Amino acid sequence: MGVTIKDVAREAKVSVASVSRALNGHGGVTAETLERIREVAARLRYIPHGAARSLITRRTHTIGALLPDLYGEFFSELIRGIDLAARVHGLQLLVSSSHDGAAEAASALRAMQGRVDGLLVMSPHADAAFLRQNLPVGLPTVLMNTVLERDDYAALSVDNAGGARLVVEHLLGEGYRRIAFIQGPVGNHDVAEREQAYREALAARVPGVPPIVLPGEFDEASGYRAGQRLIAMSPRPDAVFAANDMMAIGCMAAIREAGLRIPEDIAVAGFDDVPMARYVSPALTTAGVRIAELGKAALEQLAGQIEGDEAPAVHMRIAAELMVRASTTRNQKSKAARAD
Amino acid sequence: MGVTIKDVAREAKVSVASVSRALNGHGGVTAETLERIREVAARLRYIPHGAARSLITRRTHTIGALLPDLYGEFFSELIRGIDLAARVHGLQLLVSSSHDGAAEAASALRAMQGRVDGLLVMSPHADAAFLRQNLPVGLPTVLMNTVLERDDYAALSVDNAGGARLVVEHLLGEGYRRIAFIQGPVGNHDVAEREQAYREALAARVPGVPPIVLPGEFDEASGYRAGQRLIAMSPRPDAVFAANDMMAIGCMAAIREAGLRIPEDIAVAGFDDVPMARYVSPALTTAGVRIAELGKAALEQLAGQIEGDEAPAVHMRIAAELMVRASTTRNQKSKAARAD
DNA sequence: AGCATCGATGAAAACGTTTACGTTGCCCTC
DNA sequence: GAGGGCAACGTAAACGTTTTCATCGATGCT
Repeated sequence: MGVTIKDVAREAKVSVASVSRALNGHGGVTAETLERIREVAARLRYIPHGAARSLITRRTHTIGALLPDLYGEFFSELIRGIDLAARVHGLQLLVSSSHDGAAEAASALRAMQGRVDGLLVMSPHADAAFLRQNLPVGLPTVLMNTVLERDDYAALSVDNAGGARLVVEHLLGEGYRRIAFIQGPVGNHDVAEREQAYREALAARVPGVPPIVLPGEFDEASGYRAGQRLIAMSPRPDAVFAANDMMAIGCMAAIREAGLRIPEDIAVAGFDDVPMARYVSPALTTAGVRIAELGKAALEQLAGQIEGDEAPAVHMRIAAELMVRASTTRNQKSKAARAD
Repeated sequence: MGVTIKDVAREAKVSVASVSRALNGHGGVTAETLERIREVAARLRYIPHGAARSLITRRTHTIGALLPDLYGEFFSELIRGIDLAARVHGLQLLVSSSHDGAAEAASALRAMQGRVDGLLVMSPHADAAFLRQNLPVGLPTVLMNTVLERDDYAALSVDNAGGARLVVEHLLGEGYRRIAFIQGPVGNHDVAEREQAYREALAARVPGVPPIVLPGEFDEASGYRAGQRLIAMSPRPDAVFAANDMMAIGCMAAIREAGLRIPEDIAVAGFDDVPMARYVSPALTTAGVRIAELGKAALEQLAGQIEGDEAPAVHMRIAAELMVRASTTRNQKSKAARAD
């Protein structure tokens, strides 16, 4: 079908080796033959076959990203950060996502063998056994937000505990005491870290007050339901910390519909700092991580492993920062509480 | 470095051909040899080399997506739609984006040769000459939101004109007359279509009223600036239609800060129906396209071209639907204007 | 018993490149 | 003028697969 290097060679009356040298600028060809080869290649619309090239070169200039999902702001930002950094390093991006089973994730991972120079893995299935089984040996790999804490691979994750601590301490600082927590999907590692930090912060700062934990599913609807349950409690919590922003927003809707005021009656805080958090009213206090930075840092780490073949196996945590907004500030002293 | 099919063959004391047959389930191997090969392959952690395989197979099970950018809700949704559909067809996704120059886009496109079975192209640089020059001949391709109207390639686009018409006619129906339009980046094809439809709808329905057009850059800040300019005009426009939602949101901020009310003093409408549009207050009227549907439809079309090698060269427009919300409804009759 | 058939297996070609190595012809130097 | 050096170019191997074809033994049939 396509036109190959042989066609160009035949048409330009040289060997395939010369065509390769000419087109890759390796020198060793006269100016006039180079020109002739260029002309023929352009005329024939010759485009080198990437698979064939990388078979011999052992370089694909591509990195694979194994993600659990592509939905929502988090992955959008993550991919953007990865892509931006990849572009700097001249790398392309092979993404694979939405695999709900471990088997599917495994086959996606295996399908990347030979097509990528390195791997960015973020998957709930990525435990030690899974990786040992499906990760090509010797392939540079960086893990993101994984449960794994061994030193076999480089790993980057968001500082869930630190962020959650910031939120809880802020709420306590504002005078709230009965602080509820809305969980995310069961088994989610980020959620577990956030919840544990919430419990620990509470135990450390207000030892007498028991934690209040409600289930959630990361989506707005489950936040709404949690909000309804929360309102019905007695004594009613005076603040709620949702494991992500979308649930916090759902929760706010439930609180408002019950005729209660935010933050006077109940304060609401989230996690992630999605763009929308600034726009809801009142604006949502949340712990944000520059997700794009996470993606960028992960790719830089991977690129380092690929280029210089050092395997430093860094473990790094991306810090979360607290964005204080109107949803948790009783008094108007906060600068985030602008005229709404 | 890695373990190849030869290693497995040697270890299992068979030929590479038998290993290939066994592992691909092509039959022609005894049950016991099959089992032995499987065992060896698992023990050696053999993973087939994708590039080598697709070199001979002429199938990569991968489609390439050339996108202008990855930032924001639009691309997030688009990729999600593509990815979801790709998964159904067993295809992986090689994305390339953020190429600001035509040269960069070209090299990205060429780098995909031999690594993909088909191409999804959405690029401002993708004019006829560009495609003829850089598109591998015979590679299935679907264009998205492109200026191209020739029948050479299949093409899908959002119905910008239809959506813009819906918005303008809705505003006119609500009694607004001096309707301003905020543009997007110059040269953007979508924006051009929206603006033209705006002008045409105005000319058709209220022939005397001149169009009012302000520059914009698709981001919130430029919407804010446009809002400030708009407020200072006399006579002041009583409605504004921004070429996308983020600018509309920026514009709303400017209007509010000037002490004017939305929609009583100035109505605001956008385009895209980003998730945030429902959450700003007042909620934003906008023309939405199910972007994920666009991505899905594009991939389905491409998959059709790849599997059955028919090249129907369909041209299809994804309809936009009007989401009427509080930002344009003077009276409370709209169901979207819930208690805020 | 002889012959055709069939299933399992191996040898080798092919896919489209890059690159190590040879070969050629030229120029320069002694 | 012979030899050496060098630049340009060609030959062929290599990358890791799949697949066609040939081989071989065993089996079934007459």
